[in-house]
Amino acid sequence: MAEFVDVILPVPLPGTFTYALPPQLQSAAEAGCRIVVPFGAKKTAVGLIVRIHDNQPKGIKVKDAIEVVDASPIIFPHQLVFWRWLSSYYLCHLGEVYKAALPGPMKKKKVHRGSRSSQEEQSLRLSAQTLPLSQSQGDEAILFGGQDALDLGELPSLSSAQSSALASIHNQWEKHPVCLLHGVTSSGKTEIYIHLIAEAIKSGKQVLYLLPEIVLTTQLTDRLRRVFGHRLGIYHSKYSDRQREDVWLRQLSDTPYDIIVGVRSSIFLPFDRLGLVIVDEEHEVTFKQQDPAPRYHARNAAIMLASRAGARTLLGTATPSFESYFNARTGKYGLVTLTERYGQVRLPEIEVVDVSEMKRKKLMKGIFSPRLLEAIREALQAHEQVILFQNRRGYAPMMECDICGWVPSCPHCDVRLTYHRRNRLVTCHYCGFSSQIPTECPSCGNTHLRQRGFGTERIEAEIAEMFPEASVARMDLDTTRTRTAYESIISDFEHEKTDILVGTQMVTKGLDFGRVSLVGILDADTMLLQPDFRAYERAYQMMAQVAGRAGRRQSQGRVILQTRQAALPLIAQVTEGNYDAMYAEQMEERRAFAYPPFVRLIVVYVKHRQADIADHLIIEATKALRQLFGSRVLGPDEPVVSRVSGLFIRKAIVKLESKIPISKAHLMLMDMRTSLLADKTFSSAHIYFDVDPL
DNA sequence: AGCACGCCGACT
DNA sequence: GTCGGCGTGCTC
Repeated sequence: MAEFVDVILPVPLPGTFTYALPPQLQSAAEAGCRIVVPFGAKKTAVGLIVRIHDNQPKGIKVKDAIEVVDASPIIFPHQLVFWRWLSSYYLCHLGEVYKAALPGPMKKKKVHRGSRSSQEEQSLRLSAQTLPLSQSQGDEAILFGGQDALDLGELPSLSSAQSSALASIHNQWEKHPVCLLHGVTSSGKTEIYIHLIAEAIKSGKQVLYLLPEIVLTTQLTDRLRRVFGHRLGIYHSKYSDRQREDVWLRQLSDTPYDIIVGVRSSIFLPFDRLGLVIVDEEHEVTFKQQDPAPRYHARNAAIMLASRAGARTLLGTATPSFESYFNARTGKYGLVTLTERYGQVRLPEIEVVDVSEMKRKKLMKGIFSPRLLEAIREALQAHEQVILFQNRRGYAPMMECDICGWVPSCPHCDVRLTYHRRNRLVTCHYCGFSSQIPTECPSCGNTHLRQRGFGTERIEAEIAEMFPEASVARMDLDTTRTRTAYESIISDFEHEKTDILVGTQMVTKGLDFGRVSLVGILDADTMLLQPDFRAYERAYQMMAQVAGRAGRRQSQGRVILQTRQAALPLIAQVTEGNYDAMYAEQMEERRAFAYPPFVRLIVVYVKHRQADIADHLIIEATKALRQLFGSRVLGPDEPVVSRVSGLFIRKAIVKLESKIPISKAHLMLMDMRTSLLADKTFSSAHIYFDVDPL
């Protein structure tokens, strides 16, 4: 009967692939098991069986499958339904979801798992049970006996504000499966999460605790381990493939982890009794996968995952995304607010320094105002720590010829090269191209090239020079390539080996340090000048988050905010910590110009090696879109960076009213792509979609 | 996306 | 004479 299998393969092609099942594989093949199949001229691939049937496919010559890899399925049936939803919502192929979902090694052929003898099956099952002890300290569990039958550590005690927030969350969950916890920085959201996790575990449920990569630190996991011990699994993108595979297999064993703390991709892990999803720092843009498809939003996908499992979701943040806040305010989500900092610590005092005035008076020392330098000096004298935030890595964002104005730019991308002093290179932050610093201007021969602007590397160097007695460290993409480098920067700062920490956005995320009395925001303007309808929302988030690092635990902290636009309402909203005012003002603009959350956006991207073909294609694509969506289409347009890695990029935007059924629109878009790519002129072009872009 | 096939330039 | 450039087309 069962002669054929439909298989998902890790390729960006529509649909599944059908193979014939040779008789010796028929008993072993099961939906959810991996299977080795021939693919292309002489390659084999590891695919995933999604269906077993006896319908002879017509018009295709079917090949024989080679080998069934697993003794039992490696994903639950409901996950496949989730994959299908994800691929249709985010307009990508199932194979791309498969690629994103499984840890690397699970997509490679493994001969030793191939044999299907009963002995093998036994050892496979055994190893799935014992493996993960390497990750959780196995003996730790013994320490936590007594508090009832569950071996949980002691739960943190809650302040009355936290207790009432906890009660409100339960209350909101009666009516809404999703609840937003809007709690100011340092209000103690983590303690509330711990109580909710413990409750879920006590009722026999599993918990998925999602965090952006840079917030998932040992600081947090140590704290959770003290309570949840061996029940806690960690799924981090900087862990090895092998460790992630171990977590996956453990979830399939008889003793899966009850809580997974993980990054974006942990939404793909197998859960069979999910009861609670927590998305901490829900506003974080890193929850949206940008480049390879699937371009999914892990927060939104997790909400879908939870709702299919009948689980509750809690979104936590000090600065909600407009999407979530809008949903909470309009009654789609529950809303719980925490306005009080834990231990009654006061919110930091934010002082605005008008940089244009200082410039006029010639008082600026490079990027530093006298006020900021004085505050740093005071903090150092009091043996307190300082965080300096500048959202640009490298030494100088550009170099320039003093005489003719020539600027080094990337040969492959439409951007200027950033000067990195440490390795004496100019580097492209888009494609990674780098080259030696030109000793003279190739255009006029001038030997003096000026460094313009300030990146974190330059700030670190200048601060170290001005405060030779202080120890200065830097945290950005360049200094945190490995997990150990990242963790040692944090631990040095935590143990006060570092006095001043200079960094990009990375320093704005949930770090909890006790002795930071001063935060400097060196240049608010670069954030405000972004040509993006979300620029102010983001600028507010970043500034509020980094400001929140000041004055935790002990005392009121201080923030110095340097800007040329001191009179801008947004600056006052930041200094007052008035999120609602910022939201109200920005929402008026969103409504007036029809931007999210009032509409949904889908960006249609086109890429080609030749500019003229990219232009031609986007014009054709926009025409086709107008036929489908009429005046809801904006474009054609060039993105801010219109060439990356040698490919020219063009785009068009579709704005859909929230009430339009999105699945129908999605089918129309996929068809449009197929028919455009069928045209020979465009066959080597790429067309792809970004649904709900950030 | 890979990867093979296939048809035109600078090397032994 | 051949190595290899990447344009084109296919993957059950």
